[in-house]
Amino acid sequence: MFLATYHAIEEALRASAGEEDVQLIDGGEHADLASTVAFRLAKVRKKAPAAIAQEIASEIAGTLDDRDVQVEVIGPYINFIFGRRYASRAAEAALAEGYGQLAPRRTSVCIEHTSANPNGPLHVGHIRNSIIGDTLARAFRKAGHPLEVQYYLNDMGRQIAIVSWGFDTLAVEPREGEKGDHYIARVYVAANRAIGDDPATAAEIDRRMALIEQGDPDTVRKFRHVVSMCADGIKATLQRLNVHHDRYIWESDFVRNGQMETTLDRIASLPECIRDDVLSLDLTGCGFEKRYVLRRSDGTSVYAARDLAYHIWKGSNFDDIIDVLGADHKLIGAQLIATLGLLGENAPEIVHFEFVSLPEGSMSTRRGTFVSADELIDEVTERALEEVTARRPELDLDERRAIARSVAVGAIRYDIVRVSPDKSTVFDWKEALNFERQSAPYIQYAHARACSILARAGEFEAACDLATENEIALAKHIALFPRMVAKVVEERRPHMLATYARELADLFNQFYRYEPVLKSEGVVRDSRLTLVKAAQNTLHETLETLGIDALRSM
RNA sequence: GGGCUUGUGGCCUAGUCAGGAUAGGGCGUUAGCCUCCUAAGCUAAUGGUCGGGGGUUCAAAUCCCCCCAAGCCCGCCA
Repeated sequence: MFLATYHAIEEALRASAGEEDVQLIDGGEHADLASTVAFRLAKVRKKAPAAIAQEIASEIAGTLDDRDVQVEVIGPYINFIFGRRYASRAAEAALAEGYGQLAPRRTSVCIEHTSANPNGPLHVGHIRNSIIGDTLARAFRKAGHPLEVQYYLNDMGRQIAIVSWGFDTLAVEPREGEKGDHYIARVYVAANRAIGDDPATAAEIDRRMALIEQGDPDTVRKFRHVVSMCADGIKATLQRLNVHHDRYIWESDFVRNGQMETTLDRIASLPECIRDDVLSLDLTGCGFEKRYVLRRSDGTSVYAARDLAYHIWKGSNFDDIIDVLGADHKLIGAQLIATLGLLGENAPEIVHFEFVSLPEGSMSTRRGTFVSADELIDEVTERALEEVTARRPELDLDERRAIARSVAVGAIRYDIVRVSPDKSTVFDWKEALNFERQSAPYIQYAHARACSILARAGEFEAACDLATENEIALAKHIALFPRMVAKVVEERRPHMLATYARELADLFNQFYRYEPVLKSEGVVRDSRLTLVKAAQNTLHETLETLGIDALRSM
């Protein structure tokens, strides 16, 4: 609805102004859309912008009547105001199941996100990755792309060698009911402490790394054991957060299947390759000072070598590759892209997000200074349960728990996704536990209210003739949802969806406050019920895309 | 030292890439609104040198240059 109207306006302006770029901007409080093309034409036509705006407006005004678009001029601005018919039709269009789903697209996409090392549980920094990645994935599905979401499991790094050493030599016992990932973190922290500066232990770690690379069966078994234990815990946490991966890719597979070796052979034949005691690339031509080392002097490979093989594999299976990575990976990400470019391979597009820290400083699994995702979910759920119990004491405990879970996960996801990825943040318990406005529960609540109205309404005629300002403003915003989905995908910025959801809830609440639905009569009642249904459906689809449960009652 | 990112009322944040009309929200504080579809709500008040300085432009939070501050990176770790 919006897009078709947008394009019609664009075409009309192009024809009249004779410019390709007709300077369409958001009209703010003045209009639904506005054009500032008159400024641009002032020099060419040697006339005042306001006069030009007037000319263009009178020329195109009639052509947009069938779309219910009114053209007005304020000074040099050409304003386009959508009318009642537009709004009414937009509301009707939003009744369809799966509203916002765009037409199927051919470009297949692979999104890799989270991929945290299996040496401890996910913490509040990691889940920023998970939530950005998962929301992006949901948006890509909504936008019609064939998609696979992957978790790249680093199962043969130094950290895992340290964990396996600690597991074998330190008597760290699992606690009663302790999840594997939390247990592994304690082993990892203890192992790091035990190793200290001892060169003998460091040598033992190196030995394990050489053995895992050679595929020594006993070492493989040991590594697999600790990695699986940790990964199972991570998977459970992701599930709690409504985060879904289609596949887990084990890093060591690229060593076992020979693809890493093939990749290193190809790199060895590049003119940028330097072979002395190590295998490395001189990327100064791409603007990187330091050498990009791929194989150590002891013959073992570094992470980057396996990562290159992984990306080449992804590139041969998908059209677009998107990696969600922390800002600390910016340099190596750029080096990876440059190297894939030298090899003539499909390079990923990397969505970076800045760090999450604690008020007392940065988080570290090694030091054990982090707030785990599980701990966060537990706390927020408990707080949510108190809230639900206070508001809905009549519900039985299971029902209240179910609502609390959805509220808690929603609150966490929304709190994280609403902030632009390139802003570093400080984790704040007070903020995390607040369920008012600019939070998921606020949006979930708007949805639940809409559901409640519809449940009480019973059958009604499908009519839609919107009239009041509140009705029209809400319907117009509903009309923007498909465009939002397209934008989030194009710009890879999921936080825009969070802003949209909040605005939609704001408009619904205003409508709810001022326009009685069930108490109105005749076509007004039917129209308002249709609008409530459209709003409910759009809120539902928006929440779904954000990975937040659209509760029917709360 | 070099590179990347960020800086918007007391606090958090949208808008910056694709310049346009009075810089949107929220938290907090203050004052109101439940015999009326769920008050996780609504209304109003309060609060801004858009880090600082220059420049480009009819027009700058937005583009360019310089400076300041914070975070991150610069390993034969991942």
